Amino acid sequence: MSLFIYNSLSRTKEQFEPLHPEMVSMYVCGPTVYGHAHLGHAKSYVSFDVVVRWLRQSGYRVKYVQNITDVGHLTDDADEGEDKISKQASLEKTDPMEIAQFYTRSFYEDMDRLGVLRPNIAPAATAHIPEQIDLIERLVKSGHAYEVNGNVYFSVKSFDGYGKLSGRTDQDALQSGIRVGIRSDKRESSDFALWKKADERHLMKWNSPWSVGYPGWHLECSAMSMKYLGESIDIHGGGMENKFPHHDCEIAQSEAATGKPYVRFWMHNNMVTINGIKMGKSLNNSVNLKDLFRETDPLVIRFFILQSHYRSQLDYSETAIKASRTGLEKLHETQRRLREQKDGTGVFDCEPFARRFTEAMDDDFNTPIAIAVLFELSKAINAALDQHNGIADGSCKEVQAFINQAGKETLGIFDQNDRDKNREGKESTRKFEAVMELLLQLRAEAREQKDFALSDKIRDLLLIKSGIEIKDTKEGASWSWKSGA
RNA sequence: GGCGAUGUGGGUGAGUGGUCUAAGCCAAGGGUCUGCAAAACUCUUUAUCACAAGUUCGAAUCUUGUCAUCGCCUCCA
Repeated sequence: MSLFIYNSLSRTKEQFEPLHPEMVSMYVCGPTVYGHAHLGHAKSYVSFDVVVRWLRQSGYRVKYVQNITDVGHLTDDADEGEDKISKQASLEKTDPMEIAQFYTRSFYEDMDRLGVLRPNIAPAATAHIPEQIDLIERLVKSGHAYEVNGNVYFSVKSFDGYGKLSGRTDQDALQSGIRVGIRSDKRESSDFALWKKADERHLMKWNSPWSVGYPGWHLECSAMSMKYLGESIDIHGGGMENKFPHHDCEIAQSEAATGKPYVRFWMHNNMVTINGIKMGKSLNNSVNLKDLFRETDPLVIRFFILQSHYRSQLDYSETAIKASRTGLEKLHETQRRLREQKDGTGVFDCEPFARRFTEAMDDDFNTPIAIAVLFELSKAINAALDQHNGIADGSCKEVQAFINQAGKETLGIFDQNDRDKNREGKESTRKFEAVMELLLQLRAEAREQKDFALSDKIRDLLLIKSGIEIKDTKEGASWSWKSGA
């Protein structure tokens, strides 16, 4: 059994082997923290979360680094434009650090709710200015970068193979399409900034050998990736839109500095669209996660994301979310039945399902197939439970173990109940369950006396007023939250 | 204009040479179960895979062309 990953660099699926046995180094481009996270962030980080989880379950130790960009990305690259974080700071009448901290916390809140595991290391760009300066110095010394008026640029011509990731290798053709900034000090218009001199109004700036300024926008990932993971890493992930120029620039500056391959496997996840059009902050059509969570269980969002492949576009609509919610409930229902089932004698073999699940995950993290396997498993379990002889305890434990591993540990779509209980506190949950049990008992008595008016009243009012659904099964009545609430 | 990708049933979404008379989910309809529901199970309905040509014994799957859509080429997950 071996894992295959689609490598954006070679544009093929390649068998994955880490550089160092048992130990995977992985870096994923983190968010620029100047606003709340949206559905696009969710897709990206949920996807890579599953990658990390699966690698770990495959027996690897994964060192997962995901940066926080709290400086440097400008609204424009023609030596103009504003730092977006500074811009937001002036909008909110505060300083950049507060903006960065505020939205960093907001980001993690949202990711936690989506069940995204925290990275092992989450370095902030502003905390690694010396490392970035060091990297620039290496590039200047080796002749790959040059300084003009306090600005330092990377010379694209000095690096063979620039643009190999995106396929944009013909720089002359490229340049004809680029607006050449009149005030730019660049030798070639496709050269990119490593260090920029700050003007007086600029809020975030640091001393450097060249000027008081700030680092260019591709530099932090290279510097921090090298610091924490080494000069060659196994996996680098990010959004499709970052292939060019961001990742091509990263490759150029890193490999020019070290002479070693920077990244072995490049992974790019696709975009979220709304009505077929990309969701983006700058397009003002992004779906804010905090807003979304008000109406939709974060786990439904996670499930919705994983129902399509990470390299496919995901089109958002309320109908699609609703369909996902119904589907996920179905899986949760089976899980519940399994938990509550009385001992039977039937044997259930979940090995074929487990094998197919693993095959799907090993094939470039094919979560839609993996989920389809869970649905088929669910159907088979339900059918078995409907039989008179049920499922024997031993078999049941095995199935539960698999479901726990696949649904909870790998995909992270099965732990909602536990999380809710933790959040509410054990004491109140226990009391609530006792009350529900009493209600069910009263209703059972009413039914025994054929007082259906009363029993239906209990059932209907619970559903309408509290979103609690009662179901009469062979094993007696049970209740569950009707989600959507 | 350049680079990259996609086009599969009512919706969604897998499938990259034969097991595809195309998975799974949602939606629709019939049945079993039930006091009635719900849930579950079961059956059924809607696809020859954008279009055209080609390669092959054989293609949704490879090649070429056409059309359409999307992303990148300014920050963006």
